[in-house]
Amino acid sequence: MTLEDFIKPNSPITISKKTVLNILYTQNTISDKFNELLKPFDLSTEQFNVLRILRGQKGKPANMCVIQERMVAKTSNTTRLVDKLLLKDLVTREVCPDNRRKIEVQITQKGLDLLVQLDPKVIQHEHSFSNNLSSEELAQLNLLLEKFRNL
Amino acid sequence: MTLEDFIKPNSPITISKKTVLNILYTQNTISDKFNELLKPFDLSTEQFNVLRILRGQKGKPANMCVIQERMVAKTSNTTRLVDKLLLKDLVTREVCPDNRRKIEVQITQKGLDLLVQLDPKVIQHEHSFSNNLSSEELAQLNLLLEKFRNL
DNA sequence: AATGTATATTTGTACCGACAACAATTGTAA
DNA sequence: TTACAATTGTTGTCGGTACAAATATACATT
Repeated sequence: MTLEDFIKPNSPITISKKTVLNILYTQNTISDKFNELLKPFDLSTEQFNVLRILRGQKGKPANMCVIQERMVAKTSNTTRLVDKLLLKDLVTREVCPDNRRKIEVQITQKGLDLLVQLDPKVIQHEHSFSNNLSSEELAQLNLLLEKFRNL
Repeated sequence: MTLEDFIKPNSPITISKKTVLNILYTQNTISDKFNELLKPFDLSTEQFNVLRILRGQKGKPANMCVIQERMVAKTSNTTRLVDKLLLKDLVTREVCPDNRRKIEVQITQKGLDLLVQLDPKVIQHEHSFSNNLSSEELAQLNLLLEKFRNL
């Protein structure tokens, strides 16, 4: 199923609309493939993101709000995401002794091991798309996307 | 919050990863703005998509599976989407007399009126992004995205 | 007619995202 | 010290996505 299938053949589509649809559709393709990649590991994309944020802390625990800030999608319920990870023993959760409002979340060895398994697959996922373009084209694509967002 | 905030300053990010993140982030920006646009009208993006598909039928009713096919995101439960639209009197739903397995969904006048109100806002939304680029750049962006997806 | 198979849709469950209300803790200032 | 405000996190609700199982109808074959 290609983008053209969503564009009615006889309706005069503007280049603006086409571009928006193209970006939406490309993101869709990326996400679908990524979900497939994660499926055997019983992880959702967001759970994976949390794990990677925690690994990035290099041993230092992360509060809930730190995790929230680092997520690409603004998610209000980090609590429930961490809940799921806790059930799988991929993270630990403890009340911060200095400030009992805060919660300290840390990745476990099991979580780290899981990420090590996933690392090469994630890289491969990214490369599978980028391989189609030269590095000049990739640079150009990034530039155009940033301009599109009015950065 | 820009893309660069999600990329750790000291970690050597590959151009592949950056491009994927850039597309994800751009789609996010587009969707956020679009949801804002729809919010005063009490419509979700998916509900809006269904309405537009139905309008595209030009009076001809659409079955559930026709609606499903036309949605960008593969959604398994058109039923519940149509349920929501029905509650707002934006569509009608009837069993197809020729084939009683099928359901005929049609947009109501109220639904059409709502879309008429939204049309200029949707166009404005698309233009707000495209205005930042020349038509050559837009064409190039589309080309690169299609190449990225390996079309 | 009875059976099996394909088609079309619905329903249940689990998860995620947005939003709002709530609760606990801490900080501050009269 | 007490009262109030700010911070941090949890919970409830709703809309949506993904997947699988269930249901209903139509069609084909015997």
